[in-house]
Amino acid sequence: MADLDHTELAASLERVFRLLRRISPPRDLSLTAASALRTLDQDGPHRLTELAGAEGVTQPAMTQLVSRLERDGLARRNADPADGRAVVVEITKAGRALLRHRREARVENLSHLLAALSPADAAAIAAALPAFDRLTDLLPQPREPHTQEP
Amino acid sequence: MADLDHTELAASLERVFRLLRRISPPRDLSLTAASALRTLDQDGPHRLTELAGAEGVTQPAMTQLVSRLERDGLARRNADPADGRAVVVEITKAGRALLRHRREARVENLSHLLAALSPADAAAIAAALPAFDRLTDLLPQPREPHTQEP
DNA sequence: TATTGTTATACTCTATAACTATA
DNA sequence: TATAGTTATAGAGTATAACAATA
Repeated sequence: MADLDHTELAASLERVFRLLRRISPPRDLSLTAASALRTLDQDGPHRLTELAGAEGVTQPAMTQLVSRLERDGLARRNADPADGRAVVVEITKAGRALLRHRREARVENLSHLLAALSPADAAAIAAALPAFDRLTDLLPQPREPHTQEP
Repeated sequence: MADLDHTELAASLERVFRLLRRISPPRDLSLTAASALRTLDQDGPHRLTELAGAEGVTQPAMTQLVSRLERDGLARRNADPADGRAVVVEITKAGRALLRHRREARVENLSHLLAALSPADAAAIAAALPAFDRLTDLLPQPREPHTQEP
């Protein structure tokens, strides 16, 4: 069995990152917007503060992001009956539809690449996916927000 | 041998992407800035237009990015003796040092996670890395620039 | 007094359009 | 006329600081 060189893995992940940028260019939705929308889709409505924490951005940044999502009809702010200060953010039907379209486009783009990959390589990747998922599950729950990006 | 479900792979890559965002938060350098700097580090000096194409951004965007890199002492513009219109961009020592520090920090962050991963999972990931690299090599050379991000 | 969210301000990063200088 | 690069302008996305409203 091959040994796992951390430096090699880090470099490889970086290349995977560029791969992802290519097969999923942020035409319609920024990465953070898409990620927040996915959180709302999979885990249901969230408070604005929770959402900011989950995505690793500040509260003001999330206020603005949610405002843009709301303006575009992808999410909705609701009052929290239990707490007059709070806001509960919810994904809309249009938001779900957009996520679905993005997923399909990504798979479509990937398929072209995969068709050119050797069966052995495809098998190696398939075998590693569960391990990758467990790796990401090891992530500590989000913490301090980033500084800038892209 | 496991079969490779494209939808599953796309979803998994997306999770890897979040993993990367976590282990490599863009504190000092944006993703595009880091990527451009890496290109200059690995492949040597480039014309501004080449760099824009390689990173998938427009020429004006690269003009500004290079200006910021230059302002921060990470890259340098040189005149092209062979073409009076052209500019050749080069990484500086400080630029290389910054890349090195980022790499080390990323490996450091990854190591903590990997220590908690089972040997079997680590082996599966190690076995898949070459396949991932071949997958990214299949990417067509960059084309139309993205629209926005973060 | 502490928490939730918003507003104000500033900077990065990106795009398109219009421009300058050289080939 | 075409190419390389810059400048002008606009908008997304982010941060910190200051604020309002509710708990």
